Amino acid sequence: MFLSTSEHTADAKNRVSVPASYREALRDDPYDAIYVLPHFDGPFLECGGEQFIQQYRMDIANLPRYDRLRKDLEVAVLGSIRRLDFDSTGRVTLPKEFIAHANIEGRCAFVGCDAHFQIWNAETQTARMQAIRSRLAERLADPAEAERMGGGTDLGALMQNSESLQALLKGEKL
Amino acid sequence: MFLSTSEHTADAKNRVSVPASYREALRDDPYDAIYVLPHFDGPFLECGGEQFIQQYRMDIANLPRYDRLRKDLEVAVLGSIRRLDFDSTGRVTLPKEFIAHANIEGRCAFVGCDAHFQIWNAETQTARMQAIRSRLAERLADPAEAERMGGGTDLGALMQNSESLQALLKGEKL
DNA sequence: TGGGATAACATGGGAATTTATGGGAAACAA
DNA sequence: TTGTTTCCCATAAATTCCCATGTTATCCCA
Repeated sequence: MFLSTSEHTADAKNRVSVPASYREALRDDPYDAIYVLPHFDGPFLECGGEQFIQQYRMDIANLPRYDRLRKDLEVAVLGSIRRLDFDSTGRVTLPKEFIAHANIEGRCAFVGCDAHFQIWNAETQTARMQAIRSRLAERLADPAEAERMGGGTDLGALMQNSESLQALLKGEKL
Repeated sequence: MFLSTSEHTADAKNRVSVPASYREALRDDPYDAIYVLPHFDGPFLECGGEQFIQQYRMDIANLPRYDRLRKDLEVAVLGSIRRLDFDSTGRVTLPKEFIAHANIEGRCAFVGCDAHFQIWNAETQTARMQAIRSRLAERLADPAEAERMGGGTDLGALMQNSESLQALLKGEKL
């Protein structure tokens, strides 16, 4: 699980340290690497580990084989994603095209989003975070939106399928 | 698994370097080679390794023996595919007909699509990628299309409660 | 609860290796 | 021969590896 936001600097060789807590989350992956997609939805990179890439592969594989959307996705997603291997100190080297796509010069922000994380130009991200947070405050003031998030699913229901949560209930330290 | 797009040059002898990461993906194949099909769907070459050719063979073999589609596919697919062996530096020599079919003169682009990859004229591919990415951004802004891809299946949620799924993913070298 | 010791982390720079690509010689076919 | 194809070697650029260093966070003990 990728959580929290942190800033790092890309050096002259376009290397950036991936936050240690993110690397920890990737510890059991088959490759010591991250998969990175210059997202077509904006100037940022969408990244993650094995789970991230498999999710995309499966979503695409589940579409009919000669479907237009599928073909587009194969090219735009799989054709754009790259696997970036960690060096011995936990850095990855960002390809020039990725740097260009996300407007990264120097500082960049890592934003955790559970199963994936994003990399943004640091200033852009700061502004964006502000905007999102206030937009959200407004939205949740609307009862309909508030119900969409919260939606009746409570912890108890989740726990039925989660061993770790059940252990928590029983008082075990995790 | 073939991922990402990269450009290479075909030299005077029609040799092109296959991206190192693709060669890595083919490492366990019985031949040090790729299978290449001048695709009937456009000016590009569809390529892959053992998995790629076997998929086509099976699709065709599964059709009724005297089926017209089957006979057509046998000719158009199996009759057109060639196996191109790597030289000692990881290049293949493209036959003239393939060069002509895909309009390759000099630069060409390799586009990874998971189990196969495509080779395009570099400029054609650049334009095409642009078009696909913006088309996709628009399409996915439509909730109905977004749902087709993603469709409610959340691998991450599944995996948290399924040891067997996790084991499956970790054991699978892709 | 300080505050020093220790470990972990982020980052810089140079060396070594890999990759992409060009060109020539040897083998082969027409 | 003449034109192709295959193999081998050379080189430049890009990438990866390795070590060094300052900084931050964590631990431990008085």
